[in-house]
Formats: sequence, C-alpha cells, structure tokens
Amino acid sequence: MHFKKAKQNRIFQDIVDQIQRAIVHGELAPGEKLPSERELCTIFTTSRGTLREALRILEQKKLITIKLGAGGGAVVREPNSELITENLLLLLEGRQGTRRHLIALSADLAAQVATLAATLAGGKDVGPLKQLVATLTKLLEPGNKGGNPLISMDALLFEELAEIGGNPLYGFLLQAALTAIGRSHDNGAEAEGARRNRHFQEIRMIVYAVAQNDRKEAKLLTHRHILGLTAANE
Amino acid sequence: MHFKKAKQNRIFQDIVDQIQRAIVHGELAPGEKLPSERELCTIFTTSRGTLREALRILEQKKLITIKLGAGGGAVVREPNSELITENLLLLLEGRQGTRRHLIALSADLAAQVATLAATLAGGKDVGPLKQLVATLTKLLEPGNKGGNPLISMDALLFEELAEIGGNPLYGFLLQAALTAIGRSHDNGAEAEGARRNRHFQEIRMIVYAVAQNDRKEAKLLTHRHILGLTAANE
DNA sequence: TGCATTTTAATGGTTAAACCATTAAAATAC
DNA sequence: GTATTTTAATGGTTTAACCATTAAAATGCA
Repeated sequence: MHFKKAKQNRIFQDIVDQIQRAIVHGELAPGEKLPSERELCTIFTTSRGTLREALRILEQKKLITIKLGAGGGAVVREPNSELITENLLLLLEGRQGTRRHLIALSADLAAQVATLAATLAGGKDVGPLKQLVATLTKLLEPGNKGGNPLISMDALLFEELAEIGGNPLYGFLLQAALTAIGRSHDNGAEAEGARRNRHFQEIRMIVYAVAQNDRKEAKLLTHRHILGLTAANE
Repeated sequence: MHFKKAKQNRIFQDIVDQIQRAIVHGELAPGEKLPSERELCTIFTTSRGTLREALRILEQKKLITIKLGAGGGAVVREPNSELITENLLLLLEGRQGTRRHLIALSADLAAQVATLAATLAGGKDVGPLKQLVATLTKLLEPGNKGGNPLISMDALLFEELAEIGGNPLYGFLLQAALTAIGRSHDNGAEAEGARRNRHFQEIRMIVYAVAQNDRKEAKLLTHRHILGLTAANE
C-alpha cells in the first residue's frame, strides 16, 4: 500500500481539476465568465504559461470557450454533444470503424430512441411533435444552405424523441453519430428535392407511429430510415 | 462567399492539426516517439510555450502520452475508448444523465453486440469464446484486486463479442460505458463471492447462446445481465 | 445633440531565456 | 562484475516582454 503524492507533479492538471470540478458541480454556470489569464495566475499562484496549458485542456474538453480582445476571456459553455462527436470522428479517421459501421450504430441507437419515445409518448407530447413537423417543412425549401439537409432533419427529430424518451444519453450519442455521418462525406451533401421529400415523409410516418404509441412500427421505420442514409450519401 | 484565412490565428492549433493528421493517417504509428519539445520548436519554428500548448491538446485527446526525464517525451498512443469514457463521465457529472440512464444505455448496446455476435458466430469462433470463459474464472478468485470484478468480466466478454460481431464502434462505446459505470460508484466495488459467481454463470449462458447462434436468447440474457448491475451497485 | 471617427486600454497569443526535477545512461569505484 | 555516482537530456515552470485583436471610452464634426 502506498498513498498518493500530496501534490500532482503537474500544476496545470491541478488547475484543470479545480475549474472542471467547479463547472460540473454548478459553482460556475454556463455563460459565466472566468477572470482574465493574468488574474487567474495570481489566484492559482502560477505563471501564465502553466495557466494557459490548463485553459487549453478545458477548451479542448469543450467546457469553456475563449474569446480574443478586450472584454474577451474564458466563458463556461453550455453542455453539448460536440465532444463525443469529435471522438467518434477520431475513431473513424483512425480506421477503427468505417462509415457503414457508423450508420449501423446510428440506426440501432435511433431505433431505440424511437421505441422509448413511442412507449412514453402521452397526449401532452403531441404538441411538440406537431411543432417539429412544421419546423421540418422549412428545411425542405431548396434554398436552404449549410450542412446536409437530411442529417439536419434527423437531428431535430431525434433531439425531440430523445427528450420524450427520457434518457438524455441516447440523445447525446445519437446527435454525435449523426453529425459524424454528416461530416464523414466531404462531397456535396446536397440531396435533390425528391430525396428530401421522401426523407421528410419517412419522418412524418415515424412521428405518427410514436404519437400512436406504436413501438414496433416506430422502431422498424426508424431503423430503415437511418439505413437509408447509406444509399443517399455513398 | 468568402475564403478562409490562409493562416489560423492560433499557431498551436496548426501544430495540433498537423500532428493529429499524421497520427490518424498512419504516418506516425502507435509506439513511435516524437522529437523532443526543443526539437519540435525548431521544426515548427515556434516557441516552446506555444508548442507545449499543442502537446497538451494532443495529450488530452489521448493521441499521445508524455513521459518525464531523460529518454522521455511524447509517444503516439494505441487507439482506445478512454476518450469516450471520459465524455460519458462528464455527461454524468454534469447532470446530463443519471447512473440509471447509463446502465439502460449499456444494456441496449450490450444486447445489440450480443445479437450481432450470435448472428455471425461460426464454428471457428468457438475457440476464443472457450478461452474467454477460462480467463474469466481467474477473475472469480476472491484475492483479485483492482476495479470492479463484475465490470471487468463484462469488459472482457464484450470486447470479444464486439470483435465477433464485426462492428468495432459498438466495442468502443460499450467499453466506455462499462468503465464509466464502474467508476461512477465510489463505494467499495467489492462484490461478494456469491454475486460474482452468479454473474459468471450468466456470462456462461450468454456465451453458450452466442455460440449456438441463438440471437434471441443472447439478446435477452445480455440485456437482463447488464440491468442486473443496477441492483449490485446501488 | 447625435453620429462617426479615433484613441485607449484590456485581453488573449507569442516569444525568449533561464532554472528546476526527473530520469536513463554513462562513468566510476570497489 | 556489481554497485554507486555522475552526467546530460527531457519535460515542467517561471518571468518579462511584445504583438494583434477587440470593446469601450474619448474625440471630432456636423
């Protein structure tokens, strides 16, 4: 048996731990601004170089963002799925998995999310779902820029379904996986109108199945729906 | 339309991108050693402070490890699931999910891995599975230290099943989730002998179902098996 | 007054040179 | 030959300065 050293031999790690702890424990709320680098140096009684190494790590962990210039500095971020997205992309790029593996995983996750949502969807939940369908119609307009429109639609859909389903972890993982799919094909990402329309109709059927508490149908449709991305983007 | 700036305004990000690219593209193999900090400074024509910020990020991304002292330095890591593990833990600590959510997710992932394995398990695959059972018996010995023994058994099981199942992404995610479960309860983590034995017997039944290509049974047993962790650790 | 411009000061980004603690290997002592 | 000591390379840290960016304050002008 031996005890841990009282002090980390790496000061920046101590600083990371302290700030991270404050963030995840809610002592530092999202949107809150940290003191400037020079102030933090005096707080932690360390040098600016060491402190900046700590900030680099927190930034990489997506816990803070750093803005340049006067009034700039480190700000606590809203929690999101970006981190896991990046990790999945790393696994893909590192030949640890193929695009097809990723889509298969997404299909299973999505099907499970739809199943959970269909199980729990009560009458009061129909409102957000109707609203969702309305929102998605806007994405059908051909003039829409930015990103893969199919993926964007699915992202909105499953954000809502994960919310209804009650397990936020699925939502994070699925958002990450979908984003990774969207980013993993550098080509145009432009789906022609007919393709978009079919995609939208599929989503409508999924939403309907969920609203009807039809678990089996929701699962089946969703699985097929995501696998359909393969044909569209390869 | 506007073009990207020719040069990042952050030098360390450029360095991270270049080294990361070299690693994920295989130009730098796992185990390979990078030049010393001072050498890298001349290579990238930058200062040591800036270069160290880049190394911090790469270290945080689990792409390299850094050793102290003479003959030390940065070494390219083997790819692994540690990154995603950390992310899941962050989500848990950040109240984005509960332990129960994590176990539910793990159960679904595990069930899917078992299903895939049961689908693909051919006669040649029985060898590793028998070997696995033999290995697991060692973990039953009460003298075993380090970590949660139940989790350790499952980790080995699903590493093998994911391999058989053919989609490595499931393996990574599940390893991460299981590790996060193991770490998320600080208490003893010591399961008494009877509990361990039952766990082991469950695994044997799962392995048997997989070897028999019994998808349905493998899925059912596995799901129940993981959910059983809840009772054991709460 | 009210708007546009200029100036200012704070902030993050970068550089440079030095020193310390750790560590593996080389040199030395026995 | 083996144990010990010395050495040199490496990452960790500090300090002090300078640059580029940015928001806000000060100024100019109509």
